[in-house]
Amino acid sequence: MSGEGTATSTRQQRLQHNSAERRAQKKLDLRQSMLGAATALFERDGFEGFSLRQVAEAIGYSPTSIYLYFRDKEDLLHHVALEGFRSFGQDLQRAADQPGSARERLCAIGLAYLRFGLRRPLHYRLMFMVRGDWLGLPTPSGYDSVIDSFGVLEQAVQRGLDSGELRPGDLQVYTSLLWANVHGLVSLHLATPYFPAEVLEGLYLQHQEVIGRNLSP
Amino acid sequence: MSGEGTATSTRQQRLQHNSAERRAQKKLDLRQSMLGAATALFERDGFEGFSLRQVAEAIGYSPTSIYLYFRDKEDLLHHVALEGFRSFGQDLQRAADQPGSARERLCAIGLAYLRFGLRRPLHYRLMFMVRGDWLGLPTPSGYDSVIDSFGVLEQAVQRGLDSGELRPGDLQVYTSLLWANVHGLVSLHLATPYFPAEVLEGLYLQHQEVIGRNLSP
DNA sequence: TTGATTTACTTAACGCTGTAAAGTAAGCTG
DNA sequence: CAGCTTACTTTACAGCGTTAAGTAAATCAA
Repeated sequence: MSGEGTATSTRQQRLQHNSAERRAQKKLDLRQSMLGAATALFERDGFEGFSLRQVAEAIGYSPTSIYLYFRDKEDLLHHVALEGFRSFGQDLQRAADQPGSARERLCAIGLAYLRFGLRRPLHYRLMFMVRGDWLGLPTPSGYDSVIDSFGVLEQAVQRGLDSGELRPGDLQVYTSLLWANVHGLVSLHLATPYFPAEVLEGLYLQHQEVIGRNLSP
Repeated sequence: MSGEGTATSTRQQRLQHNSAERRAQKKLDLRQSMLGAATALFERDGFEGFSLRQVAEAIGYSPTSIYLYFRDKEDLLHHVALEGFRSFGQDLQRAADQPGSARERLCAIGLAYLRFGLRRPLHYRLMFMVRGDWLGLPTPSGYDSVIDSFGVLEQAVQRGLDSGELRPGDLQVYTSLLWANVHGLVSLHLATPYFPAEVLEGLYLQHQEVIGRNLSP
């Protein structure tokens, strides 16, 4: 009515474009809501109790609708874990960026590691005990900020070696020693009746002391 | 016919007794066969793939017959794990009984620990990663030979402290340090793509070296 | 504006799971 | 020989992940 041919055409195109964008956004929103419900239910029920049908019920959709947004149950849980890896990596990175001596930084990284395990036990179990194999998968698109957590520790060790604050030795050996120690503590705490939460940090600090005496030149 | 009253009576009693014994033995046999099938299937399929109905099928009984011999699936798997704990405890005890210095013995115990994890990965996962809470349960009757594995390590540390071979320090700290380290290595190997089997023993020995330098007086 | 097509989702169904309750056949007992 | 116990099976239920078929609404071409 109030526009010639070509103008009407472009307006129509723009409308179509906006409509498509709105639809795409709605899809993203729904996907995010599925992921949110999945995360909440996972944090309540853990890996064993986690159920696709309950996730669907929580968001008011049919069970099979989830398959339109995630490959399967495994894929959905994988994305739940990815949020954990992001948060975990940030915690470690923050500790690594703290000022102080190399040993202090390494100790702080381990402490951040341990506290993550205590704060989010179900996530930790999923990420490093039950489905640690996901660490071998390429990071899906949209999760680029997931930090290579092992790399953070490794770099902190490397810095200590470079600056001479750590006794010369194999980078991999030092890194794996620190990692195995803190993961051992956390996972034994989470999986067994040993090492209750109250003693865990104290135990860790004393371990650091024993190990650290030796890492010093 | 060929015996007076009292003799016949005792014979009958003996027959009844034998019959009851045979029945009791048959029950034990069947229970053992269930446990055997369960162990075999568990070692094939692991914790996640383990199914009561498949155990029943393997021994040619109906699914519900298992409930006549075990409380439920959890109870059956618990007894599968108990066999693992027995074997694990023996391995550790053997290493602890080896002659040598305290540090050598401690190193040998850890090596036995690590090799158990490599030799029976599914059992290790069940015992220490997935259902480590069973360690807090009282040992069921018939499994008295299950050795307190943590105690074996603890005693070896104590011996080293007593003899002056280890630098004076807290028993619990030393013990938990060694345990957390080797469990960390094994469980990260089993659960993640890091620490493949080929490097695991080497890594462990180098960790022992670093830690041991410090445990020495 | 209308008819065809695509999109987004649901319903129905399959085969599997652990487990409780009811049924059954054999053996033992008085 | 009747009655009870033992040992096991059959049936059934509620839940699970997942596939395939069906449906209603939105979009598009004319």
